[in-house]
Amino acid sequence: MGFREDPQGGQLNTMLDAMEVPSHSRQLLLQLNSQRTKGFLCDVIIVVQNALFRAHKNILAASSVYLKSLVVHDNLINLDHEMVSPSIFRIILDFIYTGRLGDAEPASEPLFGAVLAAASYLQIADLVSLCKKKLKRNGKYCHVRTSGYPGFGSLGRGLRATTPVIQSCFNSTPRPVDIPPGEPVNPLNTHCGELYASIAQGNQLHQHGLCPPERHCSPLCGLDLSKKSPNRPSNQHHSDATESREPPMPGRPDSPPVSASLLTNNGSYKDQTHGYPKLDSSSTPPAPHPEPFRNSVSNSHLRTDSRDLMFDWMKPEPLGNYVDESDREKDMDREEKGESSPLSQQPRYPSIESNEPDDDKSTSEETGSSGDPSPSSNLERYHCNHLYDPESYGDNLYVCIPCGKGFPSSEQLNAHVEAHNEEELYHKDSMEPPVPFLDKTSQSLGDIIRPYRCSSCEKSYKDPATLRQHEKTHWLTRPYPCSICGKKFTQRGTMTRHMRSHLGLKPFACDACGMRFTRQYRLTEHMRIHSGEKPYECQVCGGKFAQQRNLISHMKMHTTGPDGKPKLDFPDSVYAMAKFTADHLGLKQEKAAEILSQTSHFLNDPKTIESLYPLAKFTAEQFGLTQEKAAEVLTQSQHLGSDSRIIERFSSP
DNA sequence: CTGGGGACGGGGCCC
DNA sequence: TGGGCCCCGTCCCCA
Repeated sequence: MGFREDPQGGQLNTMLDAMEVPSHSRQLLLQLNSQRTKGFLCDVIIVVQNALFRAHKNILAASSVYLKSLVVHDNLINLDHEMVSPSIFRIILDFIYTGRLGDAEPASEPLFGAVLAAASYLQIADLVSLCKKKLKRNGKYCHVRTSGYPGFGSLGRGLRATTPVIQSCFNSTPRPVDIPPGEPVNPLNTHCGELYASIAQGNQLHQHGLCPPERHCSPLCGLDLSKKSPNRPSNQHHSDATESREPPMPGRPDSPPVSASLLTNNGSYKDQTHGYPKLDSSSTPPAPHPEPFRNSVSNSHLRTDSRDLMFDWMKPEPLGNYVDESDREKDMDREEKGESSPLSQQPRYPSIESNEPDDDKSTSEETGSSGDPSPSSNLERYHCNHLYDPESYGDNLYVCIPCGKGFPSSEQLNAHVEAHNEEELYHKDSMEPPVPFLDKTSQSLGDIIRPYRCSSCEKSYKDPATLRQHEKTHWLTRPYPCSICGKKFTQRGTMTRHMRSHLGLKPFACDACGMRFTRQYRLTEHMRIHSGEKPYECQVCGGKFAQQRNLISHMKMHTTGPDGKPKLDFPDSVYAMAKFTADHLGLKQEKAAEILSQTSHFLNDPKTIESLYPLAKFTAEQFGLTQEKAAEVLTQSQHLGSDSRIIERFSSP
């Protein structure tokens, strides 16, 4: 491996030679490789054509000068697939993490040539030397050029990569052509180090069937970041294996030409996510609602594995390096099933103090010095015993402020903080379970409809789960960090959506122009361009817009003068009502005014209840409220006063 | 050059 | 957990 560039390499080599535990480096490498295969602490994604590999920046940087230069600046790096194919890179990655080139058979020369060329490209000197040695041993070595080997870009016969081929786990998936029929592909070995995805840059090429439909694999590998484009008929599958290339997508002039492909790059993402092999359209007719995982009965055991792996990657893991990975995985599996586990009885974090309270409650209770198992007392102990003192933490420089616990990495701190926040919330809940707001003296209809009030702000919610979700927005540390860039989110869904943008996954495709979107809502919005529909009309000037947000920005023109101060284009009555509506619904007054301005023509005759019916109906539609709620808003506005008859009238459609 | 509109990306957050 | 909507911001085009 490429440690030789280290300026202190000589000194380091001396230290390594004098290693007191000879197996240390081997154990370290085994651990790292194990972590890689599980995606654990991986901090970089390498995109090779349409395959994604996860790895550790440090390892790549230590092994390859070229990769080092890439990973310094990015968490997501692209490799030129003309220089290194996914299958070759898989071999190289295996080499980096194992120091082995696999079990070669006599007929491996083309493969070694391809690996040699790619290793040269990636500047992995040791691997270059190893390939040359193997080629020379077989008398085949001559100066290899990148295009000189027929086997280049393919996994050659006779070499078994320890990084398995992910699509092999599905019986229905076409076998990669670069794996000879006789070559066993161990599906159980499938791991999370390799993903396949649609890459935004347009290089989602599917060459020789190497890459399976995304839906096949991305769920296996941690996050199901794919979505189905719901409004694209499934009969548009590009099932013809010989289908010729498609033109670049509009707006993507840089899309590379499509090589011979089993799948097309411009097929709706849904096409690739349905989980149907595209080898023979006649034998595998598309189903109306295909569910690739559920309908693959023969692979049920694999699905279980894949879910484990998904969890393994998703969950910010507390790190206990001394815990065997496989045991830990089983442990997490048990946790998923709600079972107690042997491991959960052990401290998961390396303690920095002998009396370190552990996150694990049972352990805390067993070891707690106070003898008081109550969560609150544990928290107090945290505060009492762990005042921040950097020197006392040694290498654990990442310190959780609330409890003072130190961790050696930000990832471990993040994992801890999430548990911490959950724990505190739990404790808070246990002391103050969210109870509906039931103060009869000042109870309004709003309190009845939204009885769960946030203790930190004035917002209220219909159910405790939503309140709980909202309360996370008040936490100092957001509990869901992006594993690629580290950005933190208050909701897991937001984080996974964010991840899609990293990976360029745009599952929602426009039938008309091929444009792709990360969200269904965007596609719906976009489709109005093609339909010409402009449902958002400015009640001030009559301008129409296809997108609501553009109407909003347009309204700013009406509401804001050149000096930036508010401009009164609305009737005063609308403003008064808008203020109430904004206060009541948590909207900005401007937004409320904008919507109410569209209802203002209903205000001509506010004296009769019947005339208010369409107003309430409209308001309900606009705000997504029930008509009762809309009526409540209207009746409480300054203009109308409270009138129970109105609420009564609107309580039934 | 500037303002306005069209289109879109990303994050927040409620349901 | 995902959908849907809101908000902010950006880029591009055009008058």
